[in-house]
Amino acid sequence: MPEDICRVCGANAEKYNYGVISCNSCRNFFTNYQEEFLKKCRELYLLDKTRPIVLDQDDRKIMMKIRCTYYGDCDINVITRRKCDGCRLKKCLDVGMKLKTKSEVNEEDDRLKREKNYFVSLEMLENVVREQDELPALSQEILSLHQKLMDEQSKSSQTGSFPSPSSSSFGSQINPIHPIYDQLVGSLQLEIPTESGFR
Amino acid sequence: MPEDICRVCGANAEKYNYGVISCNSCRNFFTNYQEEFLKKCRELYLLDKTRPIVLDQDDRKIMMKIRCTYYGDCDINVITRRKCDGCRLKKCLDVGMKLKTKSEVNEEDDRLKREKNYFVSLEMLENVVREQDELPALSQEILSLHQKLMDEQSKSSQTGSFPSPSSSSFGSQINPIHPIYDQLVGSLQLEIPTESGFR
DNA sequence: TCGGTACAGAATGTACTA
DNA sequence: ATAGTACATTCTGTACCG
Ligand SMILES: [Zn+2]
Ligand SMILES: [Zn+2]
Ligand SMILES: [Zn+2]
Ligand SMILES: [Zn+2]
Repeated sequence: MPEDICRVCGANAEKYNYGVISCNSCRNFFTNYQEEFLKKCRELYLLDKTRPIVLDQDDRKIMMKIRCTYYGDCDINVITRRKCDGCRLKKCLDVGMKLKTKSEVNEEDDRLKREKNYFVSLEMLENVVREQDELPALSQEILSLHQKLMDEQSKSSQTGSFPSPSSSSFGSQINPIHPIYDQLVGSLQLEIPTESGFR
Repeated sequence: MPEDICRVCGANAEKYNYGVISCNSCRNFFTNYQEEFLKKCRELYLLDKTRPIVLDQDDRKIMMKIRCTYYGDCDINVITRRKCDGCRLKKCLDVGMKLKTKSEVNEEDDRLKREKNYFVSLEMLENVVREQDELPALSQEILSLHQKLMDEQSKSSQTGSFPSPSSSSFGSQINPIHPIYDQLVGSLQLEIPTESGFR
């Protein structure tokens, strides 16, 4: 049994997971993101030409989670691996971890393209993670906006009323969606599909 | 009801906790450290002139937890507060949070001083946290040593045998305790009590 | 009013299954 | 040999009690 080290965090490792020698914790981490985050993220980035992108509370949580809050170049080792999900996930991708279900994902994407005229590519999603160090710093405005939106939504979810953009305190001034969205994903260039939405 | 913000993380806050206007999450965070960490840490720093300081697995975990793995000056806000326990705890102390049970702690310290000739001061413990930015960076050697010690101990705890310094792979070369201990606490000056151990 | 405590949910990592 | 799953543990934050 060859003793080796995890290519992500440096812990002891023996096996290949998702194509890379890695420890169980990093495997699990990647699994969770594959299942939860990437799936969620895919929904998030699905573009419907006719509808605006609406971020709900969960979406915003995820956006905040996948983004490094330092400088996008956090060292990942056995101690620090828990500190920054963004950089850990980035490193997973950088060392070559591949989604096993990539084909399945693409199949689903195809279905969505056909049925809903949505457009998304997995590479686009991965870029969000890979370009951590190009994201702008979390400004005070973003934080305030984020918290305000979260508060509003949790209050309205208690009362059971769904928050419409107009009922939001931001409704009249600014679009409650796009400022925070743009800032959070930073340099990601969203490609709006033209016409049929395929390429 | 005065709406205010948590002096630690900036979240909405209404009450004083441990002497500082703070949110519930920061209160809970501080409570946990008061209960678990500071107590544990107090044991850790108790100095017995006759016995060497022995760090077990739990102790090492705590040492790693209270230490910033960045530069000791992490910004703490509602998003980042979970990233760095060391800097969050430091900020709690910096904004003035006080242990409510300080007198009880001191009473216990007094008892230990009398009964066991131990020496410890709460201020000393707080300094460990406060001086985050003076701690040396986590070197590769420290990480390797840390992981090796953790592995050794978990193996030996499986077999049920208590690891003696001589059975350690480091036993013959270096003291398995003090190198990592010194590096982890960094600039903390341990004051070995002279004679009766009081001052 | 606020500290203590209990609980719920999320995140992490390990063990087991196939 | 490795992906999926279940479980245990820890961490975080909220609700309630006194
Ligand atoms: Zn790893
Ligand atoms: Zn990072
Ligand atoms: Zn706070
Ligand atoms: Zn820090």
